[in-house]
Amino acid sequence: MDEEILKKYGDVDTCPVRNILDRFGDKWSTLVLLVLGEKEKLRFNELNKCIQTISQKMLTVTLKKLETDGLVNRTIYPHVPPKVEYELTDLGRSLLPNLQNLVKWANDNIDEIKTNRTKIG
Amino acid sequence: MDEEILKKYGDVDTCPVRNILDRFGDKWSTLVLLVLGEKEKLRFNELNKCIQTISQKMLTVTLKKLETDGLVNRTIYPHVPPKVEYELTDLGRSLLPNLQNLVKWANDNIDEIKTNRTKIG
DNA sequence: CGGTATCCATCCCGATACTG
DNA sequence: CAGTATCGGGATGGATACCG
Repeated sequence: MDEEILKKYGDVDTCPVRNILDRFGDKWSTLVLLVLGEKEKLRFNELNKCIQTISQKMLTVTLKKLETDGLVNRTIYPHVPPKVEYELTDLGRSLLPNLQNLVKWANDNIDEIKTNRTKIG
Repeated sequence: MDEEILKKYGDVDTCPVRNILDRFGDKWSTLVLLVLGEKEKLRFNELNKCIQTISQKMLTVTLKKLETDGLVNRTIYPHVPPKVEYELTDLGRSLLPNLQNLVKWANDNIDEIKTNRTKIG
């Protein structure tokens, strides 16, 4: 076997890629980051409406994870009714171009992929 | 609300990003693509060894999905014992740079993220 | 060697109800 | 408005045994 590859992707604990993938390989994280990248700041319910099918629960969970990782910043305005705004941190913004490249690739190639899927295995 | 964002990420069925994310937002797909990107061709058991903790089942399932999407090519050599080789298709190779950028970002920022995670919420 | 088939634990995530 | 708490179904994925 190729020792080089092993070192690069082998170990779950030390491999940054796998560490990151474990985090963003969920249903919503990437999408939330992309939507936040479209605006300076967004309120909770605005996010909820942008990502049509996300549940309130999953939006909360996802935002909390992203906040923990330092990718998203959360600001509470002590109003009644409460107002909470979310925005990308510098770290979050540094990730954004990579995700947007993925978006571009997806848009460019989705037709081909869909065609492939319909072919007989 | 921002209609533009809604159009871009709103609908599950028509949005390519979400379609793609649904596919690669699993535990193994991205990793398998990255490992395949390191070599011209790899046999089943070579892949299995590269990605230490993946089970035989999940490797099979993941490879089949990637093959269906047309990202990976599967070649059977009718030997005894059988020999099967996997390689990226042109489509698969076109995705690779995007994933490698993500790897680079992960390597560059994993320390900061890990530090963030240890901070008190 | 390169799978398949089956069983089973986990946990993701949606629905619903409730709160400050 | 922006959450939290709880429940439960279904998908995810690991372990094991078997097959061509």
